[in-house]
Amino acid sequence: MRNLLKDKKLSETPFRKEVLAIFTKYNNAIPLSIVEKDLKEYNRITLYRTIKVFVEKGIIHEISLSGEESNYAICQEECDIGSHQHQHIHFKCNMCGTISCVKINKFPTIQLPEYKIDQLEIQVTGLCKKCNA
Amino acid sequence: MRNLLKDKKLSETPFRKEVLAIFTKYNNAIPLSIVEKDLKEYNRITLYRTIKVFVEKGIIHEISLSGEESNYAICQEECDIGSHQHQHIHFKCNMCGTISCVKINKFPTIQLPEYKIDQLEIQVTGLCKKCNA
DNA sequence: TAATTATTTGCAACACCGTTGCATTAATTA
DNA sequence: TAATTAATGCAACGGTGTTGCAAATAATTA
Repeated sequence: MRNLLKDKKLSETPFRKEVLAIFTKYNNAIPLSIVEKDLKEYNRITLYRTIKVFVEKGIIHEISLSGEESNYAICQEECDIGSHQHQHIHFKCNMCGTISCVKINKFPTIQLPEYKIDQLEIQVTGLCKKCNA
Repeated sequence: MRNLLKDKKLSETPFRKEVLAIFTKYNNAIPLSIVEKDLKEYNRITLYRTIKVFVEKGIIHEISLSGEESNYAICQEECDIGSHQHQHIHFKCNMCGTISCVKINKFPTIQLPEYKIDQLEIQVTGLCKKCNA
């Protein structure tokens, strides 16, 4: 397992390792509130700064759904500083509330004449595997 | 022009009409800060409550993009209480910053075996018509 | 390994955002 | 127009996220 902190040229502090471990542990996107619950004790301000720098460095990415608090998930390899490229969609289950990044085979493209398309983000709500079973 | 407030069974107060007029005036999605700037004088709390009830009744819908403050735009006919159906994508121009709802002809579908898909929201960033010209 | 430098952390303080309870005022209904 | 229902404004509050600065920690260099 690669050392994300070193890779991204961030100092390896106990706190950052701890936060990173939490994001790694979950397979889904999680809101700050869950990170906070998993940390035994922590400093609000440091946590905010940690999240911020993780997003900037492309370690995690933010998922904003309408009416939801922001969620964060570990980035795939293709993410880099300042530019998050997703070959996945963001899925919110209406039953269990889980938000996850789901890889799909053929990522749709759209036609927008006269526009120039940079990034495309797809957010889907419905029932996840588990809840649909 | 139809009377949205009456249609949605909301009392027609001067303030609500004023806010609605602002949303109607703009063709794009706008953040609260613009609504506030356009109102000569207003009460914060009433504005929040107005926005909230407009969203609930399907008069406007919220557009959340990562790292952006929320934007709001008038709903199309197909929107209804509690369920916002969009046959449009949300486009953010990286140059002028404008956020708009853009109608597209063939709205993409995606294949997610084992999942049940309810709603699909597409957010695109790039250059808008104007800035791409 | 020790000394130096660069970075991170925690505190205090603050601004902003959005909400709630309640009394007052305005809009709707009869 | 009177009675009823709903919206508004005030006071107050909790949550969120930020900044400046001093102390502590990590990285770097010798």
